[in-house]
Amino acid sequence: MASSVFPKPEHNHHRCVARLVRHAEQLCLKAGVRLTAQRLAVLKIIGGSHKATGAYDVLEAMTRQGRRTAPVTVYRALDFLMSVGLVHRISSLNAFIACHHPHGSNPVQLLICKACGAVGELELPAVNRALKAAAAGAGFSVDKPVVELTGVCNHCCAA
Amino acid sequence: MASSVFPKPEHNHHRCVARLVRHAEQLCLKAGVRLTAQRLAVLKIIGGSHKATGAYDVLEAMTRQGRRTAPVTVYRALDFLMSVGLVHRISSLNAFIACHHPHGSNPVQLLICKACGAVGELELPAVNRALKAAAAGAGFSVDKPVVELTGVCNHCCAA
DNA sequence: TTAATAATGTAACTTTATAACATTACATTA
DNA sequence: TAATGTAATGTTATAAAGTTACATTATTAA
Repeated sequence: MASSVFPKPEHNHHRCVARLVRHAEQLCLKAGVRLTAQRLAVLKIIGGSHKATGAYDVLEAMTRQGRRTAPVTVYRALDFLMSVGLVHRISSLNAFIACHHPHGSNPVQLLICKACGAVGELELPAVNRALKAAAAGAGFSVDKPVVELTGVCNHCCAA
Repeated sequence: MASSVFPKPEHNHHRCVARLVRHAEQLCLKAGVRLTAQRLAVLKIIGGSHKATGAYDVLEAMTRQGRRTAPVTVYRALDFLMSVGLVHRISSLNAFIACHHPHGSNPVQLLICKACGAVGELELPAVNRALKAAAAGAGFSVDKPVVELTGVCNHCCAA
């Protein structure tokens, strides 16, 4: 029921990114939206790390790759990637993380290890339902739930 | 079980703030920490609105009151107020809201109306437990959960 | 009183995000 | 295929949010 993913340190990023890109291409094709070179570059940069990536980190990486861009360009790409669900914003870090799993439009819960910085996702329909119901009880209609759990992952807990 | 509060538009802010201040004084006395004039001023400003208040909004208000201060002063007061649970940070808005209800150290869930900007709180122990348990299942130990629900309150929904 | 600690002052600066407007690329259909 | 409309990007400047470093002033406790 509850799909759960927390990245292991030994994770192979190359494969991960390749899978992510394939997924992105298919998804954008289906949705009839354009996965431009710019957007793909941003996605790869974010997807290349299992840690939260700031917009200006992306900017730097773009520059290192020879793509000279302005902040607004990065933010536009990020907005696009978020709109199609390929990237999640991490509000509590002012940063971003690639979504390696197709959640459709289901809200996810992020796990943020404060020791190693790795970010994982959960998809807990029961929690979403409970939140929605509780809010409804307070006369509130939920549009976009943000659930971000800061803590320590098991790899770091041991150390 | 689930305490629920969403502010009504007709809410009397004066009374609210007075109550908040009394609560704050008692709480700080008990905790043996100092509720200085500066901190109180910030608390009153934030408590005087049921909408999220940005740090620089606080700054402006302080200036209007004749208290000339620097950003860092405001952030220090905010850090203090958060540490004693009198103020919540709203990550998804980069802003703050006063906590009008004693939650102890229990995590709360924020309701943010995107129409009127009002912010309410829930305290849902069951949700907290569920999140904690699900995270544990993914080998993750939760330290600080952030739950922020953006949507529309019933006052705005009607309109 | 005098040290120790806590709080505030001051100035400069970094990081994050957006606004406003010009230009280019892409797709459509006349 | 030239004209047109929409989507994407470029460019510059600026706004908004948050922090660092170090000096000074209150408060507390010995």
